[in-house]
Amino acid sequence: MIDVKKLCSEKGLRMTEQRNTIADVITEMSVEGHPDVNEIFLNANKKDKNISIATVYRTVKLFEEYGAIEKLEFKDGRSRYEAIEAAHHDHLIDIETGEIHEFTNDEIEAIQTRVASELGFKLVDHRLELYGVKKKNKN
Amino acid sequence: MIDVKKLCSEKGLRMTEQRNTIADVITEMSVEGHPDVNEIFLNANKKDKNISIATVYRTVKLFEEYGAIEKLEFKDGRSRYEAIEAAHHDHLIDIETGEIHEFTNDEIEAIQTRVASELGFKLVDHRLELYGVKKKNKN
DNA sequence: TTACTTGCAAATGCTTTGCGAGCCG
DNA sequence: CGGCTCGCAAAGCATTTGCAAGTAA
Repeated sequence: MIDVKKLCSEKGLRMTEQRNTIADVITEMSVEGHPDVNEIFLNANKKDKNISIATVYRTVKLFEEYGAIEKLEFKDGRSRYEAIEAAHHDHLIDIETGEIHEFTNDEIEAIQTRVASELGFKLVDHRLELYGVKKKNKN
Repeated sequence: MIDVKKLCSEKGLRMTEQRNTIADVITEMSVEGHPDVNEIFLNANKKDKNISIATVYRTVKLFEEYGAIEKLEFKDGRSRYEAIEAAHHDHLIDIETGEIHEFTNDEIEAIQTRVASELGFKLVDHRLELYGVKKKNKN
């Protein structure tokens, strides 16, 4: 997983006190989950009482533009973010618990590129989310 | 493509004047595109000046619950809807023009089910969107 | 210094909801 | 009649923005 703070400052983004704090928070939280803006704000604010939620919104947008974090928008409405990881992955959401699982599948990636190409497009981005419920029995 | 009005009344949804109008509008607009709530409202309101946007919101939610239309949420923020079609399909969005193309790919569908299963889940729903730009040159 | 940042509060934009009136069965 | 619907305006929520004061380089 990428160090958000490091990557952004390397790319020349002016790193203020608040941005450093928010970057750290996102890097930490990404280990375990996929925090939404409010959760990032709560944790950042715990470390620095002067961080406002407006700054969090402005900062995550910047980090995303700098390619340090990725924005996720599942069916729950809120925007979530995660630090960019080495390998791309997609998500499976447990619709009963909200739990988010990550997975990678090269086959799907390849087919997507092919499908886009067949339609006359160059694939720039994609979004794949699976929604499921835990299987009760074996098989 | 499904006749929204017909399907809903068959399933026992009380079809009022407004719901009939909104159903017709969605059925018509689905032929060509993927209208958002405001576009549906504009067209419905043209046919019946008394239809309010609140009713459109309440009605599309109902139609969706009744399985007559599907809600799409692309990166532009707004919710879009389309009448359910016989075969499931996914979408490719031209990020330069906003144009929306439909495609089907059974391979991807199958892999999704398999991936979910391998993670211990029964696939209930999914979302796949490709974002691309038109290819300039051949190949 | 000097342009970039920030906190605050106000403003957005989309969507939902309370309420009293109206409609359908 | 009695519950479901509707239009309207107000309320909600997540997100964005104007502005004056503060800050990094």
